[in-house]
Amino acid sequence: MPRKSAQAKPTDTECTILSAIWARGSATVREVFEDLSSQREIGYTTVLKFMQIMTEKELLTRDTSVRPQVYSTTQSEQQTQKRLVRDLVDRAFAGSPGNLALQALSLAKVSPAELKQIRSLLNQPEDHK
Amino acid sequence: MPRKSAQAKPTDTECTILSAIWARGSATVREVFEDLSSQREIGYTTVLKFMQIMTEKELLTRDTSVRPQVYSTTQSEQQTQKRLVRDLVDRAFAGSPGNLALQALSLAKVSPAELKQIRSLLNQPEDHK
DNA sequence: ACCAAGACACGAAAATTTTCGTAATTTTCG
DNA sequence: CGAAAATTACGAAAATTTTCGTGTCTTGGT
Repeated sequence: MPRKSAQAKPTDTECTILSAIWARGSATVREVFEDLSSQREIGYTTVLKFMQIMTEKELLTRDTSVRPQVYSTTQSEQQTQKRLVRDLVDRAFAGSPGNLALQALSLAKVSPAELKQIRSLLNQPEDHK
Repeated sequence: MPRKSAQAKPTDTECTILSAIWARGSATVREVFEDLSSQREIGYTTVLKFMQIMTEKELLTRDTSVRPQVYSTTQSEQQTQKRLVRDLVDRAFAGSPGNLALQALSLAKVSPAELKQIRSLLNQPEDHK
């Protein structure tokens, strides 16, 4: 059977939900709901439904042995972020990740710790993939 | 009348179209159609319709005095990219642009010229906005 | 001037994403 | 135990994005 060709990128709201779960490690519907609520108007069952659908899509898994159920992501934060970045680079940065990085860095407030990481990344001869 | 509160981010396909126009400076429907066609299956009138809608949304303007009509973007490439980056940072990078930059840089093939730009950006004490 | 080819306008359907009401189930606790 | 509160399942509508067919208009060539 044909596996999902290239794995679809999560939608906007799905990304927001993934973020909330990343920040907590794992989370209940209510916890995610409260996080999203603080950003914008949204109903509890809307969030619930999203998380159910995301579970079907295998973006999330849940532990049904506990109440309330606890959800976790199936893909690592980095993996997902990488996919999102690649998509954006291809779609709006003419395939140039450096240009995206540049835009991100000129966006202001990059913490000193991050700057350090970036510098060290730049200084190694690297050839990752 | 209420102006669009925060300006919606262009949709995925819209971004692809904007990219095609950026690369050319300005473009006709046929030119954009050919660019998109090389990436994926899509109909000519689909592209046309998109560009008409984008014109309504004021993402594009067109010169109707020439045939075929020539379309240009209303927002600069950088402006739009900045909005896209900001959105992604907020949505999936916990508000940390440095982290996004890091992911982009570890994505491989960043040209030497870009590296140079990035280094010089990092070395100035700056505080842009 | 005429006709074929290309360009454009328009409307609407298809597909996807987002929304939530309602009902059923489970848990809490008085 | 029983009732209220919280949680979950389900179905479907609303909103948005993507798709294109069809018909009209313009242009280039003979």
